[in-house]
Amino acid sequence: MDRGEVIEFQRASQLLKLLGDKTRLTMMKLLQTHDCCVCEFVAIFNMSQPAVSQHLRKLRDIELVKEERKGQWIFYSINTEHEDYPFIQSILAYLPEQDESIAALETQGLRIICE
Amino acid sequence: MDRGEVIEFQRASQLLKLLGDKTRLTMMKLLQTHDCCVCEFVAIFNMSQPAVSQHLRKLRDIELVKEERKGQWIFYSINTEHEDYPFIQSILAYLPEQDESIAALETQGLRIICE
DNA sequence: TGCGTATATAAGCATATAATTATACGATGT
DNA sequence: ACATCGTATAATTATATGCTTATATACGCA
Repeated sequence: MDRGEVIEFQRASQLLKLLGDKTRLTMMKLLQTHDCCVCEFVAIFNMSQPAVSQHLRKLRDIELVKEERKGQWIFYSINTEHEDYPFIQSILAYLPEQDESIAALETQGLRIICE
Repeated sequence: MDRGEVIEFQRASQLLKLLGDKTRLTMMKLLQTHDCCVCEFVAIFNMSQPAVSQHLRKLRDIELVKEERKGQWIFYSINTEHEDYPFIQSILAYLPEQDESIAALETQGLRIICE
């Protein structure tokens, strides 16, 4: 591990604690392949909108994700510029793909596409 | 990522939550290079013995570490046979070495050696 | 302007977590 | 057998976390 890629324990444990929640971990894996808006997460996790927003806020607070408004929706995406993104990426690499979640959204007509 | 190395979200978030504590994360990194007994951890973390024992119990409960009694001491070591050890290892690889902690123990005459 | 939709935030509550203190247990040495 | 050392466990407490409900804000459209 090169010196520049080393993460201090304080920082690493903070990141791991955030990822140590099934909902947030799944969000991150999903975002790695698909930008999503809040209402999509609500459908995917079958969870209340405020609960989803609060998870996203935590990820946003440490800048693991970015938000971008597109019309009435706010889309979230992974912040690949994040200093610790390589670390995050190496963790997410161990998780199964979540394409079925997105496919299910499309089947139900809940997928939001903004162009 | 090969199919056999994939970890389910439930399991992964459980592991990450455990590592999402600075003390336990440091313990794991230390154990990767040096087996340690409880009293060494107490000295390193300047933390009460029961607090240390309770962190170790959590790591032991999911079998990330093994314990072995040697005389009056109980030594802990990483369970490299653990199904998810490659995952754990890839996380620990990002953390700085902790040799100074062990060196400090030796300086203070607190390092326990059992042969 | 007013209404509906999407999202964020605040407050309250239940549960989880991590520490402390007190106590129990097991091994060693006298 | 007893005292001491190292460690584990139990009970308690303080704080953190994640959810719910209620409310506020921002946008799009008639």
